[in-house]
Amino acid sequence: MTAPPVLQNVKVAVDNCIFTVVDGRLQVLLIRMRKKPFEGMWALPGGLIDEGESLRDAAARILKEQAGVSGLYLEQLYSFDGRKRDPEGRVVSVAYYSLVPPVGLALGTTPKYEAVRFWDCDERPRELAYDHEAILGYAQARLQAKVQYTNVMWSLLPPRFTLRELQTAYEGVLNRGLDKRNFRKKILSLGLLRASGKKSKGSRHRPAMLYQFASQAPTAVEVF
Amino acid sequence: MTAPPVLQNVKVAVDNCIFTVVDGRLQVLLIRMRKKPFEGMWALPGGLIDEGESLRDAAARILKEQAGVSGLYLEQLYSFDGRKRDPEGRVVSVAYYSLVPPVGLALGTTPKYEAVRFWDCDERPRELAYDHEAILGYAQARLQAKVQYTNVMWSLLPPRFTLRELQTAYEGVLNRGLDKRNFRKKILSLGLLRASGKKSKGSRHRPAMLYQFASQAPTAVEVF
DNA sequence: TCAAAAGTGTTGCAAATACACCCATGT
DNA sequence: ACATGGGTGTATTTGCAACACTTTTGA
Repeated sequence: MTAPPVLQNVKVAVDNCIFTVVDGRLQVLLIRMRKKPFEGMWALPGGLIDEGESLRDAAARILKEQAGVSGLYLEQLYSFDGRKRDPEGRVVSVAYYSLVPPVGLALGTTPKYEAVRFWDCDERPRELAYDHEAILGYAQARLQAKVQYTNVMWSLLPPRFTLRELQTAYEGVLNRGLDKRNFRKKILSLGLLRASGKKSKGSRHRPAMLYQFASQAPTAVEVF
Repeated sequence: MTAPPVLQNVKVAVDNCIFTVVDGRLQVLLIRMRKKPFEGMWALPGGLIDEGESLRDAAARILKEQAGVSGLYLEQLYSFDGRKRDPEGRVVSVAYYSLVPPVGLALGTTPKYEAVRFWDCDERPRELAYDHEAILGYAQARLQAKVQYTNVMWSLLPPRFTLRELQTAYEGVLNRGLDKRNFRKKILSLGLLRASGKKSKGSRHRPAMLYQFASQAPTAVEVF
């Protein structure tokens, strides 16, 4: 707060870890870069913030552009300044993560990137561009912690789902198995779910009750 | 990651919430501003990052300048971009918080600020400069959460202390009373404390055992 | 009738809570 | 002797973890 230099020569970027869960496997959206320094490498979608755009707006824009959805769960993660991608000046990267359900997505087909797809977090390319390895690791740790004391898991699921699907999603994020009966007891005791009709299509076994969330608002509850 | 504009006109600042605990009251270091837009108002110490200085380095520098200590607990909190203090360009502020023991401090006497002092968090000025109200609230919430599942409380205390002092510090941060016997049981069962001699000076009652931490390294443990 | 997942309760253990009295010291 | 905080143990409650069988449907 002393007299600031007129030119600080710093740029601010936002990177977004977009997660979903398919069949109990945690997936993250990666893009394949076209431009020179990291050509052909996979990376998190991101970019410099626009003039007059807030950090959160920038993260939401990236989410919209790449996954075709908006209004979903979006949380700031951490700010990293390790990367020196730009020879003339440093870049501070503010990382966000988003949670989207595995349906209703329209993956961005912008010419900006060579490819866009979800990767299973356990099978993704080992090396990512910039410091995105670190960012993604951080995001996974945060998500893992967060599903255990909030209801953010809601955001990873479609509007209606079976208890088994919900449990499988938890198992995928937490990377460990859960006891079926204890899980049901716990989840139902929270009183955040509402039942509806039954499911039949495409199962050659007993149909399961479909549930939906009573409220979409983020709530801090001890799930585990 | 499209062709970036050459000039983004963004500045990056770091603000630091420096906490300590005195007599079981959580205190935060505030400075009184000399410069025009917020002249006379109290604020968190902070400033633009220097050329070639990492975010963390900047936070450590502020801590050193204002409290005269280094090497203590320092953690990044959140990045805020609400403030429009600079007419020609926005400022992204990366907030940190630091924990320091209530002794051995040398409050910064730089001519930069009109005054520097610790304020009891419950009695500090209601209005702070910029969006520092929000930052400080966020920091207090994070600290409160963090003392419950890590050993960061260590950083708020002098090298040697009584169990009562430790308990009082927890009570100050958590803003609630704790049962003496349960507290001692719990803390001692973690095996992170080591005893030493006794304390006598300045007490007209039975002296208490002085303890010290077996390790300074941050550890994730369930304290409460 | 078989395969495949849905659904459902009880028990044991560990951790958290609530709670009251004697002890050592300085004045 | 008294005032002040230091120090200690037990009983109860609560939440978590382990565990197996019957039910419903489609093929």
